[in-house]
This record gives sequence, structure tokens and C-alpha cells, in this order.
Amino acid sequence: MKFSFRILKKERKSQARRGLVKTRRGEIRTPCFVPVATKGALKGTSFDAVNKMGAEIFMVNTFHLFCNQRYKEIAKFKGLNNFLKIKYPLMTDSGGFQVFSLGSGWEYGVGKIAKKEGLYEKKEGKVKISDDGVIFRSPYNGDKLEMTPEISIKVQEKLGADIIFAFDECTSPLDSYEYHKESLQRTNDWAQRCLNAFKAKNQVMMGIIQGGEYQDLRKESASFINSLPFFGFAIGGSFGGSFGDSKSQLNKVLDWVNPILDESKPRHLLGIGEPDDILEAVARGIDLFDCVVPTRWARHGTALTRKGRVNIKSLKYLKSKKPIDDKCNCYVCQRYPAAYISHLIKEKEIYGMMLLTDHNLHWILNFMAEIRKSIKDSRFTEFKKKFLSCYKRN
RNA sequence: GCGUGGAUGGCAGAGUGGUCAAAUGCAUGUGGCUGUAAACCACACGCCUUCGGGCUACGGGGGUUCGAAUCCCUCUCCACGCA
Repeated sequence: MKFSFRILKKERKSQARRGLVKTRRGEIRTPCFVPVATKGALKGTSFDAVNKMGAEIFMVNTFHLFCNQRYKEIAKFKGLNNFLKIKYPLMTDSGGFQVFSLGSGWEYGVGKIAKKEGLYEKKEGKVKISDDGVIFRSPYNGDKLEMTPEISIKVQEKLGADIIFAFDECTSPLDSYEYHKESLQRTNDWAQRCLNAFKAKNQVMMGIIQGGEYQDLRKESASFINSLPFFGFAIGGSFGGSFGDSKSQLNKVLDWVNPILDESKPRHLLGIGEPDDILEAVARGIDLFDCVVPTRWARHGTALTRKGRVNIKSLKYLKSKKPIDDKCNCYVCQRYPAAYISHLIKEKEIYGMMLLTDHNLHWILNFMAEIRKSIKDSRFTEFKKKFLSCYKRN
């Protein structure tokens, strides 16, 4: 069997589990972090370098390669691996997130984790969502484009990643319960249509659980997706924070959903996250994470450290002769003082972004390795507690 | 020496009688970023404030005017041109 998932160890005190995903291109030790290479590149570094840091799978985005029609060229290379000249396992996101990020996310300036409250009236925006699919304008050239479950699967088959995702609707945390209910119906329907359209034998598909911040919807979603023959599960936004702490809301969603899911299948938490979020999610039985935080923050001058995120541009770091994180064993921290990185980032030197990107990716991948080790040694809960006691979130 | 054009906030550079504490860009500072329209975005950026406002500012000095960064005189400095 080309694809499989096996649980190697479970911690008693939590739902944390260490596992192994096998694909035709290689194995992935979980819990793992999946670096995001949206358009086929890890912004600011290379696949090989990041693989050496411990990344065993990468994520590419269907949406972007669909909008610019580049998937057709990639198909001529028989898929992404040949095009990118890499042998590592890959996953492609379906484009569902962009329905949100270019739609209501863009128009109302909200992330999928709501931080603001207020009146919200869904208006007919640039992205038109119907039961059939989504019609939108290409952010590349303004062309009118349509994405449906069938098109997403077709494109993902051409891209040829090992793991693909069902096409879902990622709602906004500001959407109403009624809208979430209607949207979930659609996402569930689309999940079935994705499976119906899926013909490739050398790929596997993850089904996506939605339902916003609503317990009944989340559970309904989990039950439905669980009943379908997906390789694994992906839990998507939106993690609404309309009544306070959005973080605990995310954790609540995981508490509702994970007990319903077949535990022999891998669980991917889409788009999360920051180190403390990852710990909480691992404790609730999540196996895979993808997130743009390490790479985007690096380009924006934020470094991941054991003490929390840090603005490397501030004077404090410009004057520091110590490494960014003195416990980090990445080549950047081994070789350069924070002052140099700070200087490069402040001067907008590409090399500074590259170095910080490598540091941040190394940091998060090392963090995942520590998590795996702690589960293996049956001390994940202690590890989590210790880590959170010194990791300060802004 | 003569002529001409200039001198504006950390820098560049608008403004050429009131709506100017002074556009815009850069720099600076702070905050944000969680399936990447993101090497991006937002806010702040003379001093003081009981947040009503007050004070000092557009090279120096003097003047005209109810009122000047803006007009006039003069000094200093800079650029270009001519000797």
C-alpha cells in the first residue's frame, strides 16, 4: 500500500499522538509542521535546505496555480515534483481558503480567527458563492474565473501532489450562525462531489471539517466527513472569537471535533499556527500543521524564540551581540548576532529575510521534533507546560 | 566682483498673503500578521497639555499688513552663469 497512517505512540495524559504517514515519495513523522510554498517556492529559502531542517512534506496552493493557468505548464512536467525538481512529498490546498481570503476576509479586513467584534452584514462581494461553486475575479489579471469542487480536483490531479484537499468554503468568523449552517451544507455537498470527481490512484484526499464556532455544526461536520472515505481529516477555519478569547475557541472546536473522528486517520489543522496553538492542538490529537507564520513573520521582521515572538527590528536587537534565540542551534543563531539580522531586516536586505526565514523554519521544525520526542518519552504534557510557562504571546 | 536662482520639519521636496504645525515620499517609532493578493498593512512622528487648548516654528534681523513660510529691505550661506 502506497499510502498509510500509523499511530506509533499515544500519551496517556492527553490526546497527543506520535505517528507516521507513508506516501509514495516518503514518510512523514507526526506531529509535523508543513512549510507553505504557495506558488511553488518557499519564499526566501529552498526546499532542500528546509528538508534538511526536518521538513518532510510541503504545501503548495492550487488556487494561485489555477488563476495564472500555470497548472497547465506544470501538467506538461507530469506534476509539481518534476517541475520543482524535488522528491519530497507534497500536498496541495484546494483553493477553499482563497474563497474567504479574497472574499469576505479581504472586504472586511478580518482573519479567520476573529479579533474584532461588531456589526457585520454579508454583502454581495467580489466573490460569488453558489451551491455549484465560486465565481471570482483573478487577482492576477482580473479575469472572471470559476472554481468548483470538480475543477479543484482536476487541477490538483494535474499538479500531482501526494496529498490533496477537498474544496470547501472557509467562512468568516463574522458570518452568522444561519450563514454557517447554509455554508456547511455546501461544504459537505462539495466534499462528496470532490470524492466523486477524484480519479487519481497515486494521490489521497483529506476531507475538510467546517462549522465555525458552533458546536452543533462542528459536530455535524465531523460526523459527515468521518462517514466518507477520505484518507484523513483537515480542520478548517473559521475560529470565531465573537465572545471573547479566540484561542480558547479554537481549542473548543478541537475538543468537539476530534472525539468524533476515526482515530486511525491523520488529522490536519489547516493554517495553524503559532507555537502555543500547536501545543494545544497536539494535546487534542492533531497530527499535521501548515502555517505561513514562520516565513511571513520572517519577511516582516518577527523572529520565533523560546520566549515568544520578537520584533527583531527594535533597538534592543540592533544592539544585541547574542543570537536571536540563544538556545537555538540553527546556522543563523550559531553564526550571527541578532544585531546583524536586525540591521539587514531594517535595511530591507533580501539576505536578512532569507536568514530570518531559515531561522524561523528551523525553529518551528525543531519545536515539532521536540514535541515528537516528548510524546515518545511520555512527557508531552510536561513539555507543553514548561514551554508555555516561558513563551509569552503578545 | 557682477548677474540669476535658492535657503521649509531627521532627509528629499510641495506650498508663494488667512482654510499651514505646514502636502507627499523616505527615514524613524509602535502595533498587526495563523490552509500567503502579505519583502506587507495600520497608526504615530515640533514641544507642553487638566485633551478644551497653549507655546515655539518655514536661514538671521528688520519692515508692510487685522493677518506673513508666502510681500519689501538687509545680512549670512549655497548653486549656476559672466568676468
